[in-house]
Formats: sequence, structure tokens, C-alpha cells
Amino acid sequence: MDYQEAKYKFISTWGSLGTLWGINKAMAQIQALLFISPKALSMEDIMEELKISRGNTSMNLRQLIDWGIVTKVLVSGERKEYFTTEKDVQELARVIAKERSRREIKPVIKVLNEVSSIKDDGTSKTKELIKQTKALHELTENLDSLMHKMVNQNQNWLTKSVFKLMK
Amino acid sequence: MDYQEAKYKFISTWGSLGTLWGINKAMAQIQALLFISPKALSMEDIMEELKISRGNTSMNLRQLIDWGIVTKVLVSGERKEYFTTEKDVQELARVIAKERSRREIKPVIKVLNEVSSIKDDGTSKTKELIKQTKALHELTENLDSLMHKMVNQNQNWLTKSVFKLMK
DNA sequence: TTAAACTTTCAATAATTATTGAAAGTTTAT
DNA sequence: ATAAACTTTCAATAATTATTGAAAGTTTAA
Repeated sequence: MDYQEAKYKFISTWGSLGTLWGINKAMAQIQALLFISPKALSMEDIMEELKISRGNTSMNLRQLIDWGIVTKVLVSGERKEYFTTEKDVQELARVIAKERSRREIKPVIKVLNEVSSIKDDGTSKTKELIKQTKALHELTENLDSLMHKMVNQNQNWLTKSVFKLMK
Repeated sequence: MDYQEAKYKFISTWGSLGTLWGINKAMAQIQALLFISPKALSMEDIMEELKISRGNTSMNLRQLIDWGIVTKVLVSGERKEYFTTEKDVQELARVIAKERSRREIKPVIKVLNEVSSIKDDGTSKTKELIKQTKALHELTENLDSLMHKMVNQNQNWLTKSVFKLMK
């Protein structure tokens, strides 16, 4: 496998994995491209590499910036904007975890809490609803806090987490 | 909030969260409905409650069965099939984690391994590709194994994991 | 100022994904 | 064997989501 093939394979695989962390294909592919690029890229560069339109590139870059994963860099003497992504995988994971929690998990926890707090009218269906959503609420909150704990430990959270859990 | 409203809210919230664990809306909603139902439901029941077609119900039920989350139950004296879902949230989380790992994470790990193993031709772009995909490979493998460790400990994996990580 | 160089916006369109419903298939009771 | 009761399949269609591209907007240099 040569460089071009490897690059293509990585970008498309990472792109389709986008769903796993809740972003769309183009967004994931732009991030992937920046991630393996030794230097910052311009919008032109990205459009060309990924064969996507200017509009698409612009919109998805903005989203990546909103996520805090991509930053603009100013190249002196150049008018156009250049972009880089966070290069440290652990920091990347940390940012993604934080954002997903904020955007998706936290709102769900809120709903589960509301739903599981309805008045028990004594019927079996109400009892079941309360019981099950309570359990789900607890689980979701625990997983969310576990994730935060792992990720906020320090630079070596993963190694430490693996180690602790093996004991 | 009364029972009906709570039920509706739970089903639609859980349904839209489907993306988070990689399944579609109808599938997640069927699972949600079964999850809060005190007794097994027939296809008819599900169609009616969720206002979806017979075909859709059938297909998504099958997928849920494939995932190992839903099972057919035979009600004696009844001809039609009834369905229930796994009611224990921790077991549910365990099944989902295992399936997502198998279906999505493992294949990605494989690709990352291949891509990061290309021959270093000395150019900076090849070096960067190798370095970054290697880091990602390591991270992904670690997260995957961490997840398995947590989930395979025992019934109380979550509590234990939270506890261990607090130390 | 002005105009060139660049970026953003957004309505139109394309691509993808989910859903329907009716025909075909299966099972069970008689 | 037959037919009623039920489930599955899948081509057609609908709904959703992503993408384009050109016009509008912005910034900078002279």
C-alpha cells in the first residue's frame, strides 16, 4: 500500500466512522485530512483533496471550529486562511467526549429525570415506566460521569484508566 | 406530566438518541416501547402504538433480535408472536457495547493498523500519516479494550468502575 | 474609495436513508 | 389438503440529510 492509497483509506474510513461520534461525513473527512497533514491547509487545498464544494467546505470547517477541534492559523504574507486540527489524540478524545456529553447526553439525562418523576398512579404500566426510566437515568448519569472522570484526570488518563480498571 | 405524555416523551427522546448507539429511529423507538411495557407486545400492538407500518415493524424487530436485545416470547394459546426486550439496563449496555465494538470499532482498528504500517519513504507527509494513524490506532484499541474490561467485569461493572476511577 | 481576493450564506438539487403496503411466504388447526 | 392467521420481503415512494454553486458579504492593499 502506497502513501496515496493509505491516505485515501484513512480518510474514508475515518469519515464513515463520523457517525460514531455524531458528525457528518464531510466534517469527519476534513478533520481526517488535517489530522495527517504536516502543515495547515487552505480551503482551496481541502476542496481539491476531498473533491467537495467551497460552500460545503466552509460550512463544515465552521462546525469543526465550533467543536473546538479545528483552528484557523494565519500564515504570514498570505491573505487566505489556513486550518489545522488538534494533533494530540488524547486531547481530541477529550474534546469530543465533552461536546457529545453537552450536546446529547446531558439533554437526555434531563428528559429521563423528568419522565421518571411522574406521579405513581398505582397502575402497572406507570410503575414500569417509572422503574425503567429511573434505571436508565441512573445508568446514563453514571456513564456520563465516568467518562468525565476518565477524561479530566490528566494527559495520561487513558493509560491510568486502563491500569486502574485492571486491578 | 401524565402517563401518556411521559411515555411519548421517553419514546421520542430515546428514539432520537438511537444515533448515539448507531441504530435508526424506528428501531430505537420499538426498543423503548418494549422497555417500558409491563408485558410482551405483538406486532399489532407495536404498529398501533408507534404508528408505523407492518413491514417497518417486522424489519426493525428482526434487527433488534439480531442485536440480541429483543426476544420472541410465545404466549400460550395465542397464535401470534410477542416480543420483549432485555429489561436490565446493565445487561442492555453490555450487549450494545459488544455489538458496536464488533460491528464498527474492530473494523476501524484493522484499517488503522494497515494504514499505519505502510513503508516510511522518508517524506514528511508519510511520516505524519504513520505517526498520526499509529496514535489513533493505539487510542482506539485502548478505548475498546477499556470498554470490554468494564463491561465484562460482572453485574456491577458500572458501580465498580466508577469507584475504581475515583481512587 | 475601489477592486481584487477571499469567505459565507442559502435556495435549489442530489444523494441517502427510512417507510410503506401489497404480494408472497409460512405456520397451524381442522 | 385447505384455508385462516399470521410474518416477511422488496420495489416503489417519501422523508431526511448533505451538497452544490452562485450571489452576497467581508477584508485588505494600494
